[in-house]
Amino acid sequence: MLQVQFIRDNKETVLEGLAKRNFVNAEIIVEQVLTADEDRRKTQVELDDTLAESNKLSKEIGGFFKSGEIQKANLLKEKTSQLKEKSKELGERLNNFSEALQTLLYSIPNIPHSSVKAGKSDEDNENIFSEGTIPDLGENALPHWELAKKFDIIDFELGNKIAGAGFPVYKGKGARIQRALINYFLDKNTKAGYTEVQVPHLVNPDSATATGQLPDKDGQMYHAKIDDLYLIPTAEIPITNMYRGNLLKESEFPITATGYTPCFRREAGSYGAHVRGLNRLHQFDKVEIVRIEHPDNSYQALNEMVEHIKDILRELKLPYRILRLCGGDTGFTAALTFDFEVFSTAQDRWLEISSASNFETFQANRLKLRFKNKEGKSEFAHTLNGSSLALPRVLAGILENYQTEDGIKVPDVLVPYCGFDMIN
RNA sequence: AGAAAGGUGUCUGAGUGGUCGAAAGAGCUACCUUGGAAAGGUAGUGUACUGGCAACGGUACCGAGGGUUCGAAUCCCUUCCUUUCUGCCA
Repeated sequence: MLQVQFIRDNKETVLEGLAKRNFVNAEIIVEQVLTADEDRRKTQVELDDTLAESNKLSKEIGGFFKSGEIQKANLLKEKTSQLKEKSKELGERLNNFSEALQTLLYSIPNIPHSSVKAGKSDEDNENIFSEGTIPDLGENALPHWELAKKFDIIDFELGNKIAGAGFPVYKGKGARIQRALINYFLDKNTKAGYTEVQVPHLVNPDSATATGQLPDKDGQMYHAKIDDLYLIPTAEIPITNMYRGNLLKESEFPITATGYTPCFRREAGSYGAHVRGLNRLHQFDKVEIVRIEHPDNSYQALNEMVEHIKDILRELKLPYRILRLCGGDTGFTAALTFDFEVFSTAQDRWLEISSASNFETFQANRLKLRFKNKEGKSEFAHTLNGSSLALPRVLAGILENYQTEDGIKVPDVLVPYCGFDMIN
């Protein structure tokens, strides 16, 4: 959520930023924000004055009661009852203005970083880096869902029976390689300094609001209504919310954490060839990295995250590229996002396997996550996160790119974790 | 799930209707003391919104939300959480 003060002081910057995102009606909404803000402030001043007077009178009344001047006290009581009505009315108006302002602010996405290009969709994303060799698999290369069936390592029908489409069952070496990937990723992340955490897989509405999933993405999360808890679509929510409401010291930066969780996404309305097999699931596994940073250091931190993810993909020897998302494709809460995509040779397409973002103060504002700066004033911290990595498409990439006539070769770096070097 | 007790500032903890943003201690910060440190001494030390160029003010906040009252940390209601006991259970 943007700060009103920021919108007030940087209206042009905000409008330019929203234009990059193709955000419709930006000018109207920003105008509404400014009006609501002004109304709110005016009302608050009026309310504060009324309450101040009421407080003053109450003290006088107390004095009169003590000294036994009941009549004088009763006279003042009448005044205060008038003030009370007035302040009640003002309070309601203040609430209305505040809520209106809040709703408007919730509807405005983050302002993109200066390096982000304007654009409408993923077609406008910039390819900024690529690495690795695309294997020559010949004509008999199979997509991963056929490989999964051939070697009996992932059973989509079985998951269908138990839960529904998008909930696969991993079997035998399929299950084992999943566990290997999780352990490998976590080891890699902790070696890079991230503290490993295990967090709840369900979160309350406060948490989901603070990281920006609510109210924006309400329909995309599974909701356990009886207890009003949401199944997490990403570990970003519980991990980032560990720091909700904190007032940090500068010396506590940087805060870095990593965690493995399953992720649950309703993905309502998705269908077609692009969602086959592991390409899009309702439940999948992901290892996440999260950082809380000083604003001066957050872009350096984002670079470090990008380098870290590169390193993993190099070790896995998968051909990949990095995209800088354009304004229109950047998520609601992010200022700058790099997507990592692995090339699936058998499907002849790129699969997104990681996304690393800097949210600047957008989440911190909702989280009330601040630090004391050198002047002793509190300031919002910057939050960042990235997948390191999301399992299904990494697995799809491995299955497809590492297939041979004798079976699927296991990437060298995973062999110690798997205990086998071939799926056949 | 049932019963009881409780939720106060960074922490411990006092406070049962007005003078309480809140005692006291600890911690932290600065200074004094010291060759340096410890100990000791002095002072300072919540957050948010808001007015003002500033100096300096105002309002709100004692888990959260309502209510009673001229006035609530203190009384009432609802709700969440914690602890203990009972129940259930990996």
